[in-house]
This record gives sequence, structure tokens and C-alpha cells, in this order.
Amino acid sequence: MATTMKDVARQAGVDVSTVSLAINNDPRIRRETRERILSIASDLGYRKNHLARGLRSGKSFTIGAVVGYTSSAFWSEVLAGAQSVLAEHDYHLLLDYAPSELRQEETQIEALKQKRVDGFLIAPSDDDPESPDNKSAVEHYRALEEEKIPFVFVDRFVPGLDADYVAADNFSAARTATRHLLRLGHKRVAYVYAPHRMNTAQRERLQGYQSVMKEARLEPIPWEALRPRNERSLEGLEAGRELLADKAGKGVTAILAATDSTAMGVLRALHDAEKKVPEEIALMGFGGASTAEYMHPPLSTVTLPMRALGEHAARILLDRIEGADGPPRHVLLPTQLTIRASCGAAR
Amino acid sequence: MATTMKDVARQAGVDVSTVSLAINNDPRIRRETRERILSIASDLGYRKNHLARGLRSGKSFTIGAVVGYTSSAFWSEVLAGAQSVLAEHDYHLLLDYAPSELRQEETQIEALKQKRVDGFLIAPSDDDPESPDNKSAVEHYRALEEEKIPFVFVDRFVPGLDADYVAADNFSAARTATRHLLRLGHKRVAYVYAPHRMNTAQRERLQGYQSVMKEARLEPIPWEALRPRNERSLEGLEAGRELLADKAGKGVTAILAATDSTAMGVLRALHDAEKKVPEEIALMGFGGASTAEYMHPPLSTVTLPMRALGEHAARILLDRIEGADGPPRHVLLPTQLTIRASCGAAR
DNA sequence: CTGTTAGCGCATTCAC
DNA sequence: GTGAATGCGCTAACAG
Repeated sequence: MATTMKDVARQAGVDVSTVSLAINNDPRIRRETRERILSIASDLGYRKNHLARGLRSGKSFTIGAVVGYTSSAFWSEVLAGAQSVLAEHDYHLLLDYAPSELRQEETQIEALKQKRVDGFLIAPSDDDPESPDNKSAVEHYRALEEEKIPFVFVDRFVPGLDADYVAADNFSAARTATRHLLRLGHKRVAYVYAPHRMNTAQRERLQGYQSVMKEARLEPIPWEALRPRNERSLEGLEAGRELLADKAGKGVTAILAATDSTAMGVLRALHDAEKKVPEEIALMGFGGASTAEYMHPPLSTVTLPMRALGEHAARILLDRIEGADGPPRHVLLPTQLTIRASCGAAR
Repeated sequence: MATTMKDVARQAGVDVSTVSLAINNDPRIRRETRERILSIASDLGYRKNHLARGLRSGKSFTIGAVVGYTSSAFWSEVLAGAQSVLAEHDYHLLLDYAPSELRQEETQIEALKQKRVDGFLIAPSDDDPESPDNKSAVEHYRALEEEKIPFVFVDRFVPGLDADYVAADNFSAARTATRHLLRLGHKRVAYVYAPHRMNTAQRERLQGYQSVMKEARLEPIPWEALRPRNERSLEGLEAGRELLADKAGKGVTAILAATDSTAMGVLRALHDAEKKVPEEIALMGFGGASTAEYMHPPLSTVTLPMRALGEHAARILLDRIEGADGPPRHVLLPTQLTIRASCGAAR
């Protein structure tokens, strides 16, 4: 059996409770006593048992992370950010990649509740307009509130639910990106996005784009990238092809894409159509994928603060767990325009 | 307070122990009794407490995942694979992105031990030849063996330590890729890799390449991609440039890269040098990055079975936790050649 | 400052 | 088949 506080206590000639206090740095314990106990503990190879501590104190020092794993590089970064601040406080992430069906997400959250996580970091499922369970989603999260389990949304949130969230400022980002293209002299700027993958983040990008176009009295050219027929086909590629073939694509000299992978697909469509990028058509992505730089030409993009997203979310969560009350916090993190060759000009 | 077995027991007019047996599907409990208890439990919103169960049974139903987060998309997939099989057995992953210094990895493993994880899924740190702590690494993992905490290496392993591991068959994969290039008629085939990021996986790729070249009585042209001077520079890009400028690059008609991102960098170097791919130089990556397909031309690559890696590792771990003894298992998973335009020909 | 006393929720002996 | 008793390792009152 592993050595316990009891062993340490016996060896040190003190009570277990004293050992407990010593190990938890309680100020009531004298320095020298603590040091003696700690040294004995270390000699004996004592290791605290978080399960016992958790049972007793009602805290597990774990956070359930319920996120999608599509666009997995993105989530890796977010989780790495969260993990790094949590680790400083002895917390860990209990991972739970959730497929985008709400039903699944629910049972997985239940499983994590059984593990007694102290809080949740959640990227709510995309709200597919074809089956809008949004109402049930709201109820679902409200249950968490009633059970007083803190949670914070990351990257996107659930409209109609006033909860903590941390997201990139997608609206401003889209505005900045669009304005950048307009400043370069473009008039017909299209926006390619996937309507079947809508969530609050995506919605705000679209709105940001539209708002700038309208303010400039230009016609917005939103272009829907449909679900590709065969599983592993390239969404952006098909969308780009169709846009170029359609009359809406006539005269378009710049394209902003809702995600980097969409942009990469569009880029291939442009290559295939022998359109020069950026000379004939300027292109810009959204996300900050590391591979964007490797494109030909290197892809300009809106870089999302992925690590910071996770870090902030973790901090809010820790606060809430410590009992911080107060109104929901809505943190919007700034993004950065990463200008490379594909959009045609330095900032 | 949350409802406990005690509450359920009182409500059902039975003892807690009966409830416990019922919930754990013990055959001693009669069907109807169990069903009655279960229904009451569900009515009362009973939720089992894994901390208590863990304290009692000595199992936490969690697995520590200690992996790097560079090449994060790769690890996302691996972890998603592991998670999916673990979830079926009520296990979860406790995440721990470890930077590649061994020292760090050690303290993080210690923290996870305190959380009483039932096993570890580990991607051992790269063995930087400049500071070969390999000996201490071995000891470090042996400690786990002595403590009888099961662990399995994923993707790479520690030479000199005969432990369970699951990896892609990098040696064969590199051989297949190299042979593919030779079959296309190439004689001077270079291999670009990063010596400062060596690990067993990388080493086997290099050896696979070399073995085929030697068998074909061709001169291997290994080319080292050095650590780029500025942090965020492109390793493969610089390496590609240097290779083209060097006399070793003379007459090279095909390049195999050790990773996809290296290949992407090389691709840019080729573009910059106005070399046509694949007409003048054929190119092939390694990894199966999702964005490889978006390259121009689409990048041929060796696709690694990322999800399967995680799935197998999880299964082995579960077996070991269940007490499976027996010699270390070394699982080598097959890879797939994904032929696209950059290498010049369909298979 | 340190020891005493009591559980946290559950699983596992044993009886019956 | 089911109930009673016991303790996993730890923390938190409350004494002293």
C-alpha cells in the first residue's frame, strides 16, 4: 500500500490532522514542525491522495473540458492555454471531445458530473438550423446553473443564456478584415461561409462583414459553402468553384473566407481556374491556422488568440470555483490581422 | 447536498449496501429489486460519486495523458481516439500537455499520480542529442513500473525500456514512400529532417529511407533542417533553400520530408526557386495533416493512423489495468500512402 | 500551536 | 437475497 498521512504521523510522532495541516501550509503549524513533517513525508515517499481529499472537501480539482475536435489544432491550443493556468493551481482538465450532437454532449457532461468535476469549460455544439434544439440546449445548461456547477463557454456561446463566456471578438475581426480589403480598393468582396456550421462565432463574422459592406454602400456577396457530397471532399473548393461559375462571382476581386480551411479550399479553386492570387483575386482566411503560412501564396488570415482564450476561460472558472459571484462575464479577446501575400498588400 | 446512496436506500426501504450492489449490477440482487432501486435512484436524481468509489476501490477511472502539443492536430486525433474507447468503459483522460523538457514531464506525472490516475498514456519527450537525459528518462519510467502503474507509450518509445507501446510503422512507411519515388524513376532522392527533433519515430523514418536507397545502390541524401534562427520561421523553407543551393542538391529530382510541415516549407522553397512540382522535383510529406490536401499542388503524404494509435493505446491500457500480465506489447500500426499531385503519379 | 472526534460516499466483508 | 458493520485517506470542527 502507498504511504498515507497516518504513516507520516506515526513516524513523526504527531497526529494525522497535524500532518494534514502541515502539508496544506496552514499557518497554525510552526515552521520547524512543518519542515520536519514535510521531510519525513518526502522520505517515506508520501503522496497526497486527491480522491480522499476530494471526497472530504467536495472538490476534485478537475475541470471538464467539453469541446469539439473538428478543427482540432484550434482546440489543442485552447486547451493548452487552459491547462497551463490550471496546472498552477493544481487543477487538471478532464477531456471530453464531444461530437456535435447535443444529445451526446449531455450524456458526456453527466459522466463528468459523476467524476465530480469542479467546473466545465464548454464549447457549445454548433446550432444546426436544420434541427434547432436551441431551446433544449438552454435548459440543459441551466441545469448546471441550478446545480451550482460553474461553467464557462469558450469560443462561442448560447444565445439566450446569460452565462460567462470567453470568445474572440469575431465581429470586430471580420470588420477589420473586410475594411482591409476595401482599403486596398476592392469593391466586390465576397464572403464564403458554411451555413450548416453556424454558431455564434460564425454568425458574428458574417455580420461583421455585412456591416462594413453596407456602411461602404457596397453590395454584400455572401456565398454559402454547402455540405460537400462526399465525406472528405473540400468544402471551400466546391464553394469557390461554384462562386466563380455563378453570376454572383462576376467581377469579384476579393474573397474573405469564414475559416482558414475554407480559404484554402477557395485558393485551390482559384488556382484551378487559373486566377492569379492576389493579382486577380485577393484572398483572406480566418483562424490563424499554422499551415496558412505554407500556402502558395501565403495566406493572409485573422489570427485568433487561441491560447489566451483557454487561459482566460480557466481564470474565470477558477474565480467562480473560489466563489466569485457577480454578473456573468463576457470577455471578448482581440484578434490580429496577419497580413501575408494572398491579400495583396501589407497593412 | 447531492443525493447519495443513503437517500436512495432510505426511500427504497433497503440498506445502502443493497443499493450499492444493485447499482453495480451484482447478480446477487433480484431483478425486480434492482429495477425498483434504480428507478428510485433516477427519480431522486442520484449520481454516483466517483471520488468516494475511487477512494474505496483504489481506482479513479482516469488515465493521465502526457503528450506534447506541438503538431497539435496530430495529438488531438490520437487523444480523440483514446477518449472514444475509454469513454465506453467509463474512463476519462486527464490532460497534461508536456513541454518537451523531461524535467517538466516528471513533475507533471507526479501531479497526476496524486490524482491517482489508473494509468498513463505517454508520448516520451524527444531525445534531444544535445542533452541526452536518456538514462534518467529510463529510470524515470522504471519508477512507474515499480509502482505498478500501467503505462503505454504512443507514437514513440524509449529505447532501452521494454514497455508497452503503440506506434505507426514508421520504418515500413518510409520504405514504402521511398520506393514509390524510386518506382517513378527518381534516382536522386533527398530526405529532409530535423535532427534536433529526433525521437524513435523520426529515427525509423530516416532509417527506412536509407535502407531503401542502399538496397537500390543509390546514394542517400539526408539533409538536415536546422533549428530556424527566428522563433516562428519555417524550418522546411530554410532547409529547402539550403538544399537547393548546396551541391548535395544538384540533380535531386525528388524529396521526401520527415513531416508534413517540413514538406510544406520545402514546397515553398521550391516555388520560390521556380521549380515546378512535381515536374522538376517531386515532393512527399509524412504525417497526414489535413491541410496537405490544400497545398498547391496537393501534397502526397504518408498518412498516419492517428485515431487508431489512440484507440489501441487505450485498449492496452485498459487490459493492463484489468490486471493483464504478460510481456510488453509492441504494436506497430500500418500507415497509408496518400498519393496526390505533388509526387507526380498515381500509385 | 496540536490532538480529538467525526464523518465525506461508497464497497466489501460477514452474518442472517 | 439482503442487512449490519467497517474503513478507504483525508479535512474540519472543536477542544485543550
